[in-house]
Amino acid sequence: MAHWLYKSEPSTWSWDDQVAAGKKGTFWSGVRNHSAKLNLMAMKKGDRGFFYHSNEGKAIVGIVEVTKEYYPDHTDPTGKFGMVDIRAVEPLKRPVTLEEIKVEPKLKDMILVNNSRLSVQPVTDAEWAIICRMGGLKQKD
DNA sequence: GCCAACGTTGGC
DNA sequence: GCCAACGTTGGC
Repeated sequence: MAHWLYKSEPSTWSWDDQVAAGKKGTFWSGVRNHSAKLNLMAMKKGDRGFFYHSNEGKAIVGIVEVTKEYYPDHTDPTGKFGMVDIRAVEPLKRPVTLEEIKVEPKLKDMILVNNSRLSVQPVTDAEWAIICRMGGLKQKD
């Protein structure tokens, strides 16, 4: 199963908001970037990803799961972009901060570190396992 | 089709 | 609040 990372500014849409959206989840709209779009299109129902707070907190705070695969984003006037639905699965026992990620040599190739502007990113299995451990979780798939 | 100018994102 | 990095736009 593939893994992903979703970035959001907490002032716009936070982990708490995602949790409040419930088990059914909610759409992840607003992607207006082709690299991010390709990632969204590659997602399968049940794929899990990290939920990252940018700007404020700058940390991975929880795990989410895709509940609906790629479909058109009605908020996009051009009709070029789409979105998926995601739901909150569980919080990390302990947030994993950007600072910690940068310090860990095994995570230095993460897109989060090298291309911080990409809002939806793939995460490798190795990176997934390391961050789950750092976050105080047994490894999940 | 190139590239300069501009807007946005996000770390610091 | 600043500014670097990146993507997009638009003139040529």
